[in-house]
Amino acid sequence: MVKRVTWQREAVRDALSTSEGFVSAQALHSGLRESGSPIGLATVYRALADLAVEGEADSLQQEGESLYRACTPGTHHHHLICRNCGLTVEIEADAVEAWAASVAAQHGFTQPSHVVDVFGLCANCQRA
Amino acid sequence: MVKRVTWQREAVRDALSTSEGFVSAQALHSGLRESGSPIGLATVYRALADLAVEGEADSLQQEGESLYRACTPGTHHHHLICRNCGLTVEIEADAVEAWAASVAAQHGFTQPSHVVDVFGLCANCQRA
DNA sequence: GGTCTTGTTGATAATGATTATCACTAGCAC
DNA sequence: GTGCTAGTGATAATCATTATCAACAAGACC
Repeated sequence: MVKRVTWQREAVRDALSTSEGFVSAQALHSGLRESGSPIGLATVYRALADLAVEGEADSLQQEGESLYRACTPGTHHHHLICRNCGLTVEIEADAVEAWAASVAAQHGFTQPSHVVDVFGLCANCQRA
Repeated sequence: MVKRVTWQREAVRDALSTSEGFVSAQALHSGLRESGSPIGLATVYRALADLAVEGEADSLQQEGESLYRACTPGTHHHHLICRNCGLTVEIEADAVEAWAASVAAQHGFTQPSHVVDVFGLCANCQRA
């Protein structure tokens, strides 16, 4: 199973990296459609899932749907997300990593992983 | 809109507090049904949503479904969850609270909230 | 360029969790 | 006990996501 390069995957990757914050697959698809691309919905879902697996995109669950965002590959980081406009800032948190690992160990848990996201209202949205 | 006390809500609350870890609404419903209760699925969903709002239950999203768990009301805490059996330990993390608040402030975000969950394999599941 | 192999696409159907509907039931204040 | 109305539950509706599968096209090879 050799991966092929298709314009569809590139289009999804581009659309993702153009977006300011987290976007849903549906939103990304209609955005692409509006800008003239005839890409299919199923393909957008597949491309996003692939990007997430390959570490080129981060994802999170909100209100029963998955949101995606381009991320800087190879680095472990978390997010500070505006709950109004979706604006997202990548944050690093070595202290939190260490804390999570030690808490897991204290209770006899191995293979620790964690979900850490911070939400708030960004400066722009506060004015509105 | 005055709330009423019904045996259905009590049944859901009891079933929740009996459970070791996080459970889905569906699982809780079939559990109740198996133990002889004629409770309806919609009611279980409503009861769980209410408990979550009232702070008597915590919830998290996993693989596209909402999981619930009874929690000690009035205290802010996070969870250490076995990814195999669902066993859950409540953990407090003042350091993480402070960190989240300060990170938000540094980037001009207000009204910070956060999602922090640690997953791992519990001692029992490691042996299996 | 032509051709072949097979990964990829996309319209659509299927799935599965959750929510809305609405007639009926049952708390609870009086 | 009566009346008012919140709560219930069978079921239909919704909505995001995944599976299906025939048609398509990327890349390797000549």
